[in-house]
Amino acid sequence: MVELRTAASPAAPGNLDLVFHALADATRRAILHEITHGERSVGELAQPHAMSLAAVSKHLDVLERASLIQRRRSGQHRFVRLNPRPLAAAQDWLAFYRQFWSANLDRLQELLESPHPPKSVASKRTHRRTVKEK
Amino acid sequence: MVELRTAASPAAPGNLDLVFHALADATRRAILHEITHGERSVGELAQPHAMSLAAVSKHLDVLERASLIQRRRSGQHRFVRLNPRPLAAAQDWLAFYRQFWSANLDRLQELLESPHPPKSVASKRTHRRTVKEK
DNA sequence: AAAATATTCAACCGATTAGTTGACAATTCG
DNA sequence: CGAATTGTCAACTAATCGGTTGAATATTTT
Repeated sequence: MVELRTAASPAAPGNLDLVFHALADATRRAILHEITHGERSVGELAQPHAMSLAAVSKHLDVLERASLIQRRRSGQHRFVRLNPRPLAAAQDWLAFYRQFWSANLDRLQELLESPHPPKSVASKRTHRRTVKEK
Repeated sequence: MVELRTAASPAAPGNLDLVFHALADATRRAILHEITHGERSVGELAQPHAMSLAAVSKHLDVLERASLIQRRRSGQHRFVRLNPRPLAAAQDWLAFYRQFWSANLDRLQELLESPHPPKSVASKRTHRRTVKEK
């Protein structure tokens, strides 16, 4: 399921729920970090963590539901590989808030010149922003 | 483990846990988005969401525990203000993974713009693997 | 002072979470 | 073949989650 998201839409809501939930656990974040160095077997991933293999397997379930990893079988091993794309969605969502912690972005002016009505925030305005990072 | 701690912040050790957990709910993300336009009372924040005021108040508890908002009392209202700093920590954590998805996204974009359907994108190996096989 | 308004608190509920243990399945090795 | 090795599945548990309702607490208004 290749879902392509535009940076303008902070939506893709179900996905962000899953992704942020997957990231809200230190063990899972550690696993993600470990597999940035390449595929790892489940046993290798479990070793540094003080829990059963089954527990790690369930963490992998969570990561897989969020499409953050893929598992493939090779012999008696299951190899786990990183799929970083959903992280881009998460960062896209967060990038919107960058203007609020970094004061001298040009986005801030755009925000300040727009009126802020008491309500009607719910409309998904496409804040078309091409984030130019350093 | 990228557990960064701001010196002046009374941030708890499990900071990223709390922040990502807070973000893993669409209602809370919507609340954060709404208060980017300025302070809002709890009632104002609750109105667009089909749930009780108490439920929204609990969502605010979660956001406050993650230090993503501050509440202040003014008369009979409680005003809710965004505190974006923890989002910077979250984005810092995610930024590390940028190197892993940028290449993929570029390639995906290429494939989607090409007249031929993408083939075997899943097997593309875009980052080095240090597989230690036996 | 009494009533209305705004929000939280407390208790409760069903669903989900993160972990366990033990049985099972698939693969490899002697 | 039989026995390890590797990982998942199934069932169970305690804790947490996201929601409800109703009472309690401030504050403002009448």
